Formats: sequence, C-alpha cells, structure tokens
Amino acid sequence: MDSPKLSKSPIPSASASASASISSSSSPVQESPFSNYISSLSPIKHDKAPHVAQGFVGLSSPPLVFTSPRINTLGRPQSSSVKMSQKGVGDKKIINESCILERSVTESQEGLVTDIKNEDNKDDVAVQLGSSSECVDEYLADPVETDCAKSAYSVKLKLKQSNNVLQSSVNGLLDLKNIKFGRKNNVGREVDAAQFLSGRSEESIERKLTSDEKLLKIEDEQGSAQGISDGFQKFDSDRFDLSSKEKECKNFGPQKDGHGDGCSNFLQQLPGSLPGVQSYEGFAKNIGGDADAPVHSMTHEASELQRSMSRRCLQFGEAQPEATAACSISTNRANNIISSTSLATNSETESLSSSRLDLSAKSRTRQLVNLSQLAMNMSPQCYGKSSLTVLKPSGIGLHLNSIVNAISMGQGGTASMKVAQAIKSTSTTSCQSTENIDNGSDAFEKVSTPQGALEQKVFTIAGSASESLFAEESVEFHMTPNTKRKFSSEDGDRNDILSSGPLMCFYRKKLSNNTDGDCCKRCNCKKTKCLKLYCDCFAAGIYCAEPCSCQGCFNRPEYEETVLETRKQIESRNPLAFAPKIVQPVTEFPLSNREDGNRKTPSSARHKRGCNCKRSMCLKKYCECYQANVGCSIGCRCEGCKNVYGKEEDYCVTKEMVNRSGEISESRVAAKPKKEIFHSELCDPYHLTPLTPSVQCSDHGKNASISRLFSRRCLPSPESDLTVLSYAKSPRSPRTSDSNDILLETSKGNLDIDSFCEGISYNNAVALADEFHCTPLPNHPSVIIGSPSSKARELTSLSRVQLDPRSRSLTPGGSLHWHSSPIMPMSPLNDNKKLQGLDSADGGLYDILEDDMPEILKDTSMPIKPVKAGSPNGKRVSPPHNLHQLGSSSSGPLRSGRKFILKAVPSFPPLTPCIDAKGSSNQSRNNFQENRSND
DNA sequence: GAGTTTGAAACT
DNA sequence: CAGTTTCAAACTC
Repeated sequence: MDSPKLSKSPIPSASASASASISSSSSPVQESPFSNYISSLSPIKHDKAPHVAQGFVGLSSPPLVFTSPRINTLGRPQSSSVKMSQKGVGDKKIINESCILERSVTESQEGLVTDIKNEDNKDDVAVQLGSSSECVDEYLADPVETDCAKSAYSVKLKLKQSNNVLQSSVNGLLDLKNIKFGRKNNVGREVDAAQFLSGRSEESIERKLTSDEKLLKIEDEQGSAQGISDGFQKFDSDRFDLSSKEKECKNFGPQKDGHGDGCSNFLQQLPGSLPGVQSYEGFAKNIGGDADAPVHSMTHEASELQRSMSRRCLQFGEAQPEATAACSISTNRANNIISSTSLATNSETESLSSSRLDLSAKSRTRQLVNLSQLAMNMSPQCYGKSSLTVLKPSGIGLHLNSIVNAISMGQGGTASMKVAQAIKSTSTTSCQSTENIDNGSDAFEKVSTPQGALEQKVFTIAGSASESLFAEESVEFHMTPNTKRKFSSEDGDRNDILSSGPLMCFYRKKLSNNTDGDCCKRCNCKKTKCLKLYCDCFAAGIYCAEPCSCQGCFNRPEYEETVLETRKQIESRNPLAFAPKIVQPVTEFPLSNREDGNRKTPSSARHKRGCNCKRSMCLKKYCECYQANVGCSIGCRCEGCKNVYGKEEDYCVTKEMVNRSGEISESRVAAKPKKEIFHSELCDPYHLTPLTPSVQCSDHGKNASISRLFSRRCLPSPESDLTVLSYAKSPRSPRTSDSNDILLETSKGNLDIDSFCEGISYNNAVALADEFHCTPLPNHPSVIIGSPSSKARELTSLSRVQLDPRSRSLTPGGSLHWHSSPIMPMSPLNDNKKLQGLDSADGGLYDILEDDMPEILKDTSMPIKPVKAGSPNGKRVSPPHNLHQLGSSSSGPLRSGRKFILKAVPSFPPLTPCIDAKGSSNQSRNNFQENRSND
C-alpha cells in the first residue's frame, strides 16, 4: 500500500511536526482531554462494548500511524472548541466563510427546505493549508467538527418555494428557528451551548458508548439547541451570505423540482448523500404511516437528517470546496461505499426503524447526529491532541469503527442484532454524512457552477460512488478482520488510505481488540530497526512508540522519510506487503437473524497468503492464521493444520463434543463427531448452516471434493452446539461476519439475509452447494476478479474453486458481480451463508481466490470431479474418498436448491460457501481420514 | 528473564 | 521458484 506515499504527499512539510507529535503516539492521546477516556477504552471493550462505543474507541486507538503525520491536525480539537466559542460570538469571518446552504425539497412537504449552515471552520479555513493533505485532513476533520458543531450551529431555513431567494431564505431561517425552538420546548431541555461545547465531547462519547438512544437524543437535542442558539446568533449576520448561497442552491432547484422529491433527487445526484436521505425519507415515511400526527414532524426530521447530511457536505464544500476534489477520493469512496451500502439497504434502515420504532424520527436523526458528534469527539481525542491530528482518518476511522463495531456486536448475538444493525445504520449514516460532506463539497462546487456543470458533477459523483462500492468492500474487509495487520486493500488508493497510518492503526486495533488487546503490543526489534516486515509496527503501518522495546528504531516520525522509502521498497517487491493479511469474509448473513440467536457462524476471515506452519499445527500464535483468529484456508500451506474455522470447526466441535459427552478428546478427535454431524446434518437440512465449523476445516481446499461435501453437508445447524461453540469460541467470526453482513445487506438492499438463508433452507443448502459447485458460473465474479495467483492453485481441484466464494468477494467488484449475476451469486450466497459466509469479504483471500476463481468457474461448470490431489498450496491433497458419495447424494438436491436460491436471492452476492467448503472440506477430509485411521 | 522454538520475511 | 538465512515473536522453563 502506498499509504505512506499518500500520507507523505499530502503533508510533506507537516510530516515532521506531525511525526513528532505522532511519534509519541501515546502521548497525544494521553494529553488530549479525552485521552483518558480513550485510553480507558480497551480493544477488548470494543468487542464487547456497544458498537458505537467500539467504533469510537477504535478511532481513538490509532495514535501511531504513518498517515497521522500527514494529516495535520492543526489543533483540530482545539479549533473545534475555539470555533464553538467563536460561533457563539458570531464572527464575521465565520459568516463569510461558513455559510452554506443546502437545499432539499420535499414535495410532500411545503416546499423547499433550505438548510443553511454556518461553518465553524472559518478559522480552519484560514488555517487550511494549501496542500491537498491538509484539505483532506480538514475535510475529514470537518465532518467531525461539522457534525458536532454543525448540529449545534447549523441554521436551518425552511423556505417556501418563493421566487425571492432572500426572502425565502429569511423565512426559512425563521421557520427553522421556530421549529427548533419547538423541538427544544418539546424536549424540554435547553442546553447551554457553552456547556455543551465544553462537556459535550466526553458526554457524547460516553453516551454514545452506552449506545443509549435516550442519551443520543439528549445529545442531539442539546446539539440542536445549541445549534439553534448559535444559529440565531449568527443568523442575522449570515442572512446575506445565505441569500447569496441560496441563489447558488437554486441552481440545483430546477433539477430537484423536476423530480418528485427535490431533496431526494438532489441527494440521488449525490451518491453519498442520496442513499442516506432516501433511507431516511423512507424511514420517516414508514414512521409516518404508523402515526399520522408524527408524520409531519417525522418528515421534518427526515428532511433535517437529509439536511444534516447535506449540510455536512455543504459545510465541507464551503469550508473547503476545493479540498473536496483533492480530498481523498478513495476515502470518500470508501465512506460512500459504506454509507451507501448501509443506507442503501432498506433492510438496515428497516432494522433501525424496527429497533427504534419507539423512537421518534427525531431521535433517529439525532442519533445520527450524535454519532457524527461522537466521531467528532473521537477524532479530536485520537488525533486532535497532536497538532498533527489526522482528521481524515478519524472520520474514516470512525465510520469504519462504527461499522465494525456494529458488526461485531451484531454477530455477537441475534438478540442484539437489531440493535447492532441500528447502530450500523446509524454509523453508516454518520459515514454517509462524511461522504456526503465530500460529495457535498463536490456538489457544492458544482452548485456554484451552472446546472449543467452541476449535473456533470453529480454524474461524476455517481460514478465515483459506484466505484466507491468497491472501495467500500475493501475497506470493510480491512476493517472486519481482527488481525492486527491487515488492512489489505486491493486498490492502490484504498490501500494507501487504509494501510496508511491512522486507518491502519485503527483497523488493527479494531481487529486486534476483538480478541486480545494486541493493539497495545509493540515490537521488540533488535536488528531490523523496525524497518522490515518483521516489525509488527512497521508492518502495520504505524510508528513505533513507547511500548516498543525496539533498538535502533527508525520507525518513528523523525524518520518518516526513511520509513516511507523503506515501505516503498518493500511494496515494490510486494505490493501487498502492507496489505492486511487477514481478509474478512463478507458473508455471514444468517447470523444476525437466526431464531436461536446463535449465529454461530464463524467468521470467515482468512489469511491472505495463508500460513506455512509445520509444527505448530496452526494452533499457536506462531501461526498467523491462528494469531489472527482466522481459520486456515486454501491459501495455507500448513501441515497438520488444526486451526481454523474449518478445522476449528472440527476443533470446536470436538471440544463441544467433549464438553458434552466428555468422551471425545480435543483436537482432531472431533473428526469423528464431524462425521456424525455430517451425516446427521446432511440428512437434516435444518442443521445446515452457512458457517459450520466443520466446513471450514483447514484442508485449505486441498481436498476440495471432500471439503465440499462436508461443507455442504456438514453445515452445522445454527442451533447446533457445534456452531455455537465455534462461534463462541472464535472471536473472529463475529467481527468479520458483521462487516460482511453489512456489506451483503447493503448490496442486497433490503434483502433479509436470515430469511433468505432460511429460505434457501438447509434442505437445499447442500444441494445448492453441490449444484453451485458443479454448475459452471459464467458470471462468476471470480472470473472477473481473475488475479494472478498461482496456477497451481487454479489447477487445484474444483472443490476449491467451488469452495472459495471469497474470490468473488475478494474483488471489490466481486460482490457486485455476484449481485449482478442472478444465478451465481445466489447460490454462492446461500452456500456461504449457510456454510460459512466467510470469504466473500476476504481481501487477502482475494488474491488467492481470484486466481483460482477463473478456473473454478470453469471447473464449476464441470461436474464434481474428484479434485486433483494436489492442493494449490501443495499441501497434502487426498482425493476425497467420501466426496463421490457425498457429492452424488447432494447433487440431486442441488438443482432444485439452486433454482430455489435463485428465486430467493437473486441479487445476493455469493460468498463464502465456496471458500468455506474448500477449507472446511479439506480439513474435514483430513479429519475424516484421521478419524478413519484412528478408528 | 534466558533460552528455545517457530514461522514469516528476507535473502540467495 | 526453491532453498537458506535472518529475524522477531511465541513459547518454555
């Protein structure tokens, strides 16, 4: 990843100072007012903590990042506070720079609603550096600040469609004021802006952490109150500016008006903003359907949400209209993707609504706002401390964190799923807000320009949005994996961003947090000067810090250039050297909704390259897969692997078995249970679960055929203890799965994964899997992906290919392809979901998978053959003895199952099934063999 | 805490 | 690409 480069380029000069500040990664955080809070947050907590909280925590975590230097914090946090105070004062400068208008028109509603915001960034603007990096930083930072400050300061104007812009603006302002006041009164809380500003960050964070809606509401209210007060103060002064801006906005108006919903149209034009807005609107509408009275207010709020989002964008645009262009597209894309997906999917929105139906639309909006605020708060804490704080990362990180957290949470238990989803959606919205900001900036720029230009811009944005989807996937993948290092990004930009410092740290922490607290781990390099991949810090893209015991360390901000150069060199050798080693699968859809709440599915994160363990059996931390809580996969060349999901499943199963009966010993003994399980489960469709551990076994696709069979058939029911064990056992699954789920959901749209999975049914699951494998996949994403992987792998058995759904997921487009392809995706998904749902998201896997995919596709078309003996990894590949039987048996059902799947999930991305099948199949096969031998 | 083991990274 | 060396983490005592 080029992250270093990016970081560098953006903030060349700042690097030194930034690096200095960053160098003591811990120090900045500690120093920051929130540092204590952040420090208190442990990675472990993240996992356990509410999604929101985690997300935030994660944000705070990445003090040491290469990127951090790039981003100039410029005392963001301080600036924010200052801004806040200034806002209260109502500086003219602020007025001049800050005023931004957003215009959203809701047909149903009276007319045009204009949100005018004053940006707080005036100071920032003045401070803004010409460098793109700064712009980016600010851009990023702005979102946070904007979120916090905006909510507080933004002034909303409700404009009737009056010809006179000025009048309309004024009227709108008045209306908004009234509205807000009404809100306040309704809320019954008047918040002192100063207090809010001073104490808000912590409070908001805590509240968010608690993820209590009430708290969120309160904050929102407070923020709104402040915003109102502030807005009023500024309002008068800003009016003129607003009017001018409104004019600009009007340019958009025609387009908007052209469509039923001016706002929606506008938002649609802005890829990032649209989804969120639409979702919100839909949400509001839904709510309205429930209660008419609230509807109006709801719509109002919805519009407000939209506004807020748009505002953010606008603010950004205003603050740094140009910056937007420079502003990292990749980041924006990523954010957009995330937000878009989450938002786009009605399911999530619905989930939110369902979870929060009680809550008024306000609360939701507020939540969003709060989230954004949290992000803001977090960012300052994390980055703000140092002058160099990286705003960008914070924003991004926040989103990611929030998502990840949400995901992890969701996976944790079905019961919490809804909540998690809600959180996700909220988080996504926050993300969107960020994106929107970016988009908004773009849009904003365009706004000023003639409509034609605007349209073009919008179009461009849309295109970028589409692209962002890919980025998003990659991002999510990166995020999801628990592994410390992982941040693989397929695309250079994305990789850069992701891999680059703050994000990297963030991700890592996130990942690592889930399980261990490894995030705090530091290197102990003695000879490499922390400039080689031996150094975990260096490999993770972060600077060494105090905790490190390294000697002669050059991985410090002071040596940024050296570090970057070294990184470049390493990357030149291996472009993916700094990519996340572990990729998280996209799938695991089923997890969330299972009746049991047992989502057992393990996460299917995978190690990109796979381990090469010889003696540790992949059961010790020597094994990267194991260390990353990832099951060994096809890519692994390990010997005697017992790790994994796949194996782990066995392992887990065995443990379970042992626990239950106490008869079976740990380790492979499980094999036996597996068999039993397989048979029983095979027979019992109900047991089929997407992620059965058994499936994932560590054969790594060597024994494709066998694995396949197993995977298909062995899928343990979600309810089954095995699944539960595996799930409980491995922390990993939860994390990855969540992210994946999100992606899937988003991609799907409103599709209900659970229902889908169920619909697919365990009955057909096996058959589907078989069929899927057997049937050619013309559209198989894997093909598209086609990467340069080793051909040996390609040659490897079909089973592998079939098993590896991840390849599909691997490529950013993979999921898309799947989605696009009616047939393939569905079956795979089913498989994935039911089997594991692992890999679609696996970035690391992508490489391998991608390579394999093409052949796989070909192979898949072919009937299930005994897989080639040789595994891609060269691991032992024994012909699947049982495969034939299994395959034969399964084949029958497959066809029917496939049809079914197609119907049920046309748009779903296929994911894990193949992969899981592979890995699991191999291991399962091995296990079987072993068991046999044992027997 | 020292020594050993382990496997990835780097090198040839 | 395979084999070897180097390295640091993980592990053991």
